[in-house]
Amino acid sequence: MGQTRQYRTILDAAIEEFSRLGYKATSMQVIANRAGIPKANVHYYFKNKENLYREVLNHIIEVWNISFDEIQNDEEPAVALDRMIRAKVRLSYTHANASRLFANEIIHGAEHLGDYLKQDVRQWVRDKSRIIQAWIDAGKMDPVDPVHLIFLIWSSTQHYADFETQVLTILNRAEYETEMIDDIADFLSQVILKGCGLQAP
Amino acid sequence: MGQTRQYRTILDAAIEEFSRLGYKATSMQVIANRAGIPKANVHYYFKNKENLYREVLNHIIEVWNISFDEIQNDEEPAVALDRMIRAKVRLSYTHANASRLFANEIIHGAEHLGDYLKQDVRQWVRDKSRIIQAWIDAGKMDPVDPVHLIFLIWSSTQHYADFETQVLTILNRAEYETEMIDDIADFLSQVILKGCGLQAP
DNA sequence: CGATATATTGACCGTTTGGTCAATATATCA
DNA sequence: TGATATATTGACCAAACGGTCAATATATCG
Repeated sequence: MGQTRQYRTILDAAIEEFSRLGYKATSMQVIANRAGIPKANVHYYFKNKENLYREVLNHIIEVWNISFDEIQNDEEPAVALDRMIRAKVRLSYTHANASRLFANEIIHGAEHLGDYLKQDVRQWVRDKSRIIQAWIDAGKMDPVDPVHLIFLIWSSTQHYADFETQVLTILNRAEYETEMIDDIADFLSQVILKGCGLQAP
Repeated sequence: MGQTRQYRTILDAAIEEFSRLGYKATSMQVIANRAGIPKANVHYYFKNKENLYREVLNHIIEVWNISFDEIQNDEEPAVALDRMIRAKVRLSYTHANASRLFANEIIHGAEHLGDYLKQDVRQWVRDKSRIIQAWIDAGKMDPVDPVHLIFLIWSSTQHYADFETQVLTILNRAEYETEMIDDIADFLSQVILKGCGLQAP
């Protein structure tokens, strides 16, 4: 019963719909419609809405974590941070739905994320903070708070996915183009690295 | 019938509730409950949900605009940007609800904001961009894209309001303290200004 | 083939949704 | 006071909600 074709069809439809309006405002009916099957058939694969949403979150977290182990201890900070920023900009572009779904979940208090924030994310931030602090202690970059630096990279990159509507409206564009994505990555890498006393690699 | 005491009670309750879950997931009943009146009484002051939400948005936009005309042409960029960043950090702290409500609205496609983005916000960004570009042309700061710089300031400051749950979880705090807010403002001002080739004022 | 397991489906249930309305309470003012 | 305007309220409606279930269709395999 686990990973059949239909199972994935429903999961994809659910990701699409949940990322639009969040958990509560999304109905099982519109998910079923998008999947092209009757609502009762959705309940054959996922016993209820809560369950489906949780599996959607787990699936996204897996994808997220794969694209996440970016910086290592023995690297030059400028190289590592530049790569981290560019990877995150690209992720916000290729997985904008997932980014918005997460944003939605966290804005609404992250009630469905359970221990993920408290355990996994907090540990990830601690690990990366330690690396950044080591760079600072070695005099390789300015003494900035590593946690706030991570928040800065997260927020500035995610912004282009989560607030896509606002960004495109202000830029007077219909949609993102790869050229713009490169410009964004260049800009953020340039300003943030220099802001930490680093030279672009 | 316009600006009575009850009218404000309902409006405040609506701001509180809409900022939690967004437009669609918020029911008239919970707004009425928070206001401490029967649901039918809400419809006496606001003819329907859409109308109430729009008035909430308008009210927030007014407050927003008041705290928004920050930078002028004849100022030093370091002074002006520093003040702009600090004002925005403070606004995200004192008006976190409004910030989240806006974030919600924009993530969901800004369907209720109508021409506000296309007219007011776009014009505001254009005005400020022109000022920043003038600073660049005068050799007072690095040649960075002014629009992306505005996005960077917006995203990094709003992050602490919109993603409050995540930030507090990772920092292992129960709530923000004024000391933390100052630290955040110091950090962002330091990194962003230096990233643009400016010295802290 | 027939039998058994797996999927699919329309009809249905109780609850909640946004919204209405007539009845009632309260304020206003001659 | 009494009459008129303004507020408040419980009861109610059709539609949409999450979820269930028996009936049916489709695979699977001896």
